[in-house]
Amino acid sequence: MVGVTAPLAGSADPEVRSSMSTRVATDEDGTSKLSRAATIYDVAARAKVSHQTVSRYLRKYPGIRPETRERVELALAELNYRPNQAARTLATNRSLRIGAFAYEMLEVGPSQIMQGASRRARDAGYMLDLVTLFPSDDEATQNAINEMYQQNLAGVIASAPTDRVREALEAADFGVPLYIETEREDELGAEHESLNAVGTRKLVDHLVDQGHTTILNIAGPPSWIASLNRVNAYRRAMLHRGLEPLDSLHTDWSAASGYKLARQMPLDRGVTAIVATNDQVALGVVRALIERGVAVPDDMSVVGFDDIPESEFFLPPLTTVQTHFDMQGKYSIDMLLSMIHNSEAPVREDYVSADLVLRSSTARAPVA
Amino acid sequence: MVGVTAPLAGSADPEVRSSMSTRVATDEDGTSKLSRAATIYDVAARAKVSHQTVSRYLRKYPGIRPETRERVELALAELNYRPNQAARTLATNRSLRIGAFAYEMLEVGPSQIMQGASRRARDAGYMLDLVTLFPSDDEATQNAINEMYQQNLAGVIASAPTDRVREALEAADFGVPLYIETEREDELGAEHESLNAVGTRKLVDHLVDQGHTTILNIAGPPSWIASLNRVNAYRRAMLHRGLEPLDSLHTDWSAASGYKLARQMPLDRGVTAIVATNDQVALGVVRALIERGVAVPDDMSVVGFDDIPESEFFLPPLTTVQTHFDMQGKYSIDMLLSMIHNSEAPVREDYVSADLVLRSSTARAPVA
DNA sequence: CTGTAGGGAGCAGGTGGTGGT
DNA sequence: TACCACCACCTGCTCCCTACA
Repeated sequence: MVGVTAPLAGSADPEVRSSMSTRVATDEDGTSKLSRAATIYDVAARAKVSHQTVSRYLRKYPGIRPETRERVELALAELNYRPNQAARTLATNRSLRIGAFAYEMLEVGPSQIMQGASRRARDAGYMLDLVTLFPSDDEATQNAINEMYQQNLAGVIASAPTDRVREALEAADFGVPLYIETEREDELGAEHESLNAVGTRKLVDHLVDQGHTTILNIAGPPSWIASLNRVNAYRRAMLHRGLEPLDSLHTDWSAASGYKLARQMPLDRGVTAIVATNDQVALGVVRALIERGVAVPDDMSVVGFDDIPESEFFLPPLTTVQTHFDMQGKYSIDMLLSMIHNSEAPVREDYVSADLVLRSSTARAPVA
Repeated sequence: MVGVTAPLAGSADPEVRSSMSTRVATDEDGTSKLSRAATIYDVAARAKVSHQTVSRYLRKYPGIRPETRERVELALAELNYRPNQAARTLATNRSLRIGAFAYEMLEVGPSQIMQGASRRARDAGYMLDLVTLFPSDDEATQNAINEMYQQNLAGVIASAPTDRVREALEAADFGVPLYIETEREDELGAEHESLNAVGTRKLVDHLVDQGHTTILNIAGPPSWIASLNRVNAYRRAMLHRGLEPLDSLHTDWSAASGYKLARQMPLDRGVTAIVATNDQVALGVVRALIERGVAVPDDMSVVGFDDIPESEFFLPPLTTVQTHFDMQGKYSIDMLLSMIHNSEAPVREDYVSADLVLRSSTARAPVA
């Protein structure tokens, strides 16, 4: 949306480009080195105390005499002391950084999840070390796992879009807690429904309540766990209502693929409603239907999934299910933190839900 | 879009949740520690060489006898040695991590930029340390700057959406190269136009060519540099064509704000075309216009900015300008790397452009 | 003996010099 | 003259142990 951009090369004020000029030395190999900052020894010397006392102050030990404390504080401020995290990590074998695997997509979901994760991590005093990948790039995944391993992280979160990625992550052994965000239905207790399942069931129920009986599912990529969950939930929901599920058609999550598919799809099977795997696909499908002279929702009802901010303003406004991407990210971090601190796992229901959002892309089934 | 989610709390297989059980020790304070991995000394002992030789091997020195080299390689593999980056950073005062400031938004642009940056950074052997913030949260910005400072980074990239953020960043002194992605027009040479300006000019020219003379600009937030650039470019482009620019109206970049504004705006000023600050706002505006009985594009032409993947499937498909968010991120990284290595700055034109994408939301001006 | 402070080892690894084969 | 081992010390910080009042 924004297009915040940069000064054109060459026209940039060097002081704006960087602070290299003043504080960054450069090697003969042309690689800049980190600046030489004040250490606790410098601070100690200035405050006329031992480095120990400075360290104690920094780690908030009590037992420092007020006058000593003041001298330390003054020296700290005068030297603009900033602790060196690398040294701290080396000495304590502990760190405040969390690794995160994310997947490159044009859709907003994954990045919203990461925003939520990043925020929650920051609130808990951690930074996120981010690696973005294509799920299909096995080699890059392996390399990234390897690099993460070396980074002295407190833990790692990852979303596993496909079983392949998931297996690679599980086999990885980061040596630290790892939380994989995925939703394998075979791992959920029988009493629990996945979020995808809950949402999909609500959508199908809504359509059936509106009198639809022949409902088509336009799914995401078959290799994606989230997509398969939605497909399975569609089938179960149909059967539960005594209706025959149709074979799902597959897209790549994009509006373009939904459009392309719906342009070609046969229309003579009596389908009166479509459950699209997400809002983008629904958008493409609606566009294709309208081009083919099928009115939405009069001739065909269409529902999406996710409730992206734009869905409310589509024509017609899209009936969908609201997921809370940022809360999913926050949940991942809280889950990981509970592992790191060996405390009780947070309850997922407190974070996420799948609420039906009724808008105008659905209507009662047309009388045949 | 995806909704990749997690097993419900309590029903998760502990082995899936983490690998803590086998490899992570736990303190009495409940904080897990990093695992104790093999060091170069362990490797050296096993290979019956000195730690020196192992170190040389790892840093790819030549001059190691093939048989020695083999012994080292074997020991490395047997012990599953992974270098400790914290120790390496401490010893060399060098690191392979880049800090990145990003801003939390529902729109896709910023996260696309970060994806591009993350990918390019990885290709160059760097990791991204991500911090996401709200631009308006000054305190969080200061805290984040402070934390970044301690992280032994090779450099920092940031987008400065507002002058306020920009000033905070510039004053920060990270001690390492800093590249701020912004586009202050007063810093561009007179011969250079900003990307926002180029795109906006193309849009205005297109509309004027279609016979429109009274063109309204619906802008983003006035504090955002990118938004102001687009406003200024609109004014210049209008004047350049001998037309009177109207006062710009402001949104928050969202479809909802565009909708709300366009629902209330007076329609009696002879406006026949609207330049919206991005595609989302354009979507909201179109929806509001149609609700008010104004046909798009017959009564009113509307253009967006950014060409998000959905725009092609809006009704009507949106005429807009294509920006390349991922390339902007890549450019930021390349720019930063050129600073880190003291090499020549990349040329921005090789990365980004603003190409007009003609679709159906614009038409010739209606005859009055 | 309690409160306060300092000395020194060690975290993993990099780098220099020297000397031996 | 290659190759490599050994010794010593450096990075910044934590932490155990000790010493002094």
